[in-house]
Amino acid sequence: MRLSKMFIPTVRETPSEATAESHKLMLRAGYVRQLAAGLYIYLPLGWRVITRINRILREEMDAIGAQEVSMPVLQPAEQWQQTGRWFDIKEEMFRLKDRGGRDMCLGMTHEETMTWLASREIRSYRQLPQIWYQIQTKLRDEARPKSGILRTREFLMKDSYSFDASVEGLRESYKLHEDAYHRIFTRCGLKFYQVESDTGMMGGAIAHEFMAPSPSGEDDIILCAACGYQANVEVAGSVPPAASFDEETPYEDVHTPEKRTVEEVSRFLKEPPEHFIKSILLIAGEGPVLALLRGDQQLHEKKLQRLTGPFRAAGKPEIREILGVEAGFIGPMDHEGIRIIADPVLRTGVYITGANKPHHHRKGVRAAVNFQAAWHDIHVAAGGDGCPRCGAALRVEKAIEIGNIFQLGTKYSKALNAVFLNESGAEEPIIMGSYGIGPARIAAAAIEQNHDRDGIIWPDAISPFDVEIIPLGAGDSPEVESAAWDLYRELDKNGTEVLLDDRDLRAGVKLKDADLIGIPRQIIIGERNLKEGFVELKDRRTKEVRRIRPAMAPDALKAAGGE
RNA sequence: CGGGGCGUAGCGCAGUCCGGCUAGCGCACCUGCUUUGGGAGCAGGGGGUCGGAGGUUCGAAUCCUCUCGCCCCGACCA
Repeated sequence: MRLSKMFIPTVRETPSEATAESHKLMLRAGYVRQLAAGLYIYLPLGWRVITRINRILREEMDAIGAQEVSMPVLQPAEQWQQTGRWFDIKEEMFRLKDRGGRDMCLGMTHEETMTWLASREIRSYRQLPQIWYQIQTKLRDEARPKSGILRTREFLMKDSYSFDASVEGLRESYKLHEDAYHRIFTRCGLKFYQVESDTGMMGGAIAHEFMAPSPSGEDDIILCAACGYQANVEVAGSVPPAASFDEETPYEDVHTPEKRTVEEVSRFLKEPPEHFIKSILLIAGEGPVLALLRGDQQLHEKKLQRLTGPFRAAGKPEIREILGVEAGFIGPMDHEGIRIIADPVLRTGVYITGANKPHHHRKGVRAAVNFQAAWHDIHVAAGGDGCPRCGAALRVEKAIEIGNIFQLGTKYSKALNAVFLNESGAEEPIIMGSYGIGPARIAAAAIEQNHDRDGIIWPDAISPFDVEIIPLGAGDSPEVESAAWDLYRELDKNGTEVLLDDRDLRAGVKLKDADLIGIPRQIIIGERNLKEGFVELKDRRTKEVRRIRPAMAPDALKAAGGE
């Protein structure tokens, strides 16, 4: 491809709205343009990257026996109503009516449609298993689109769905995807982790996310180097660092005038936060719940929500009414008929907590002796905590979610009556899994993980081109120009994807642009070197330059992995 | 949805607090000459009515009201 014929609008200055590195570079290097919040146009270079990623997705999905289909983006409300998600999902779903007044929506994912198809067509266990996938546009009216291409309202997704006759079958389909995903992300040149994740409103029991570490990531993941435990903080367990206590502390009240927060009391009494019990009153659907945490820990709302259902913080008047205490001086002792959920770290130790009377805290408080509670992990895991499996110190990293896999079970098949007859002629619901990958996120994560001050450094497999030929001063030197074209034809003939910068521009501009665009290898043809029979092969990442004979270029590229 | 910030030429910005001549600067763009291995130099030139609407005023980019858009933090993220 000739650069002069290709639309690659590079810019020197970064548009001010971009903050994520990948976003800045994609704008500067002419890969994308923004149409509106969360809506992006892919320019020729950007689309080539997406196309290459999609090719890898197709190859690996086909390799596990998955079959590509294409589903409508515009969908009737009916199936969504049958699964209940029409009502569970709020503003995030784009809804509209057709001319006949029928409720429709734009697909944000395709469980409903895929399951509907299965319900119509699958009759017998003999037709199972099936894996169907598509690479299709999804639409979600995101509360806050952000970070360029990372969180958009319209995006491409590879989504596949498995249909099995048994739980064992589901596990196999899940494993196939797990392995395929590892191959896909490895081929795309990404550093990534597979972590345990929340099933969220997808339902089902087991789920994993594939996470590409990056400072622009929206998720925190918890990692144990010792045993390999890896989980999203959404679900990660941990053992907070042990604290030491004075076992002799008497059970008595201390005067703490106007000291309400753990921080205030901690400073006032000169006791570290881990010697305190934080008591938080919440109002759940079933009524008030008192949550207990160690003073240095944070309440993990999602973990608690799994126990109590949705809740909200109690207001000050409610606290007085329900507990008879002023906010800031709540303790877990002596409450009748209120559900108390405590983090297990509080099982041992001697604590300070609110005395249930104004301006007083109580010392010497022990679990089981002074209060009873149901024990559940309700704290946020943090770096430095102990691993829940092996006890070693945990690490936290920010990461971009590039893929996820869910064991759905029968949630959708039951709702949409997708059933089959088993070997003994009995009707059973199909057992499903669903599996997603965001191609744009792969591209963004690749840039986040592979760039330098000068621009993008594409991993070989997803670079828009394999090599860029940069003739310098071609306009004045027919030799340079014809050498460039000879090389171009030669490489092209081999199936190498070549970008030739045939623009009549100064050397500096071409070299800067080449670094920005980020094709992993450059062949620079200059007059002086050419007179001696050489061109330069430059590695974008290392900046290492080798003088080679033009005839050696195809082999040299192959050796460098640039095919 | 809560909090914050920003909309002035294609891009990046100054001017706004404290209204006052033809609204500036850099980059990009056009013309000419010179230059040509890391975003060239000189000279000349084109382009904006200040996000939009309404108001205050002799006078509004600047003050007031409303509104639209974009970004960031949080909530949310099926």
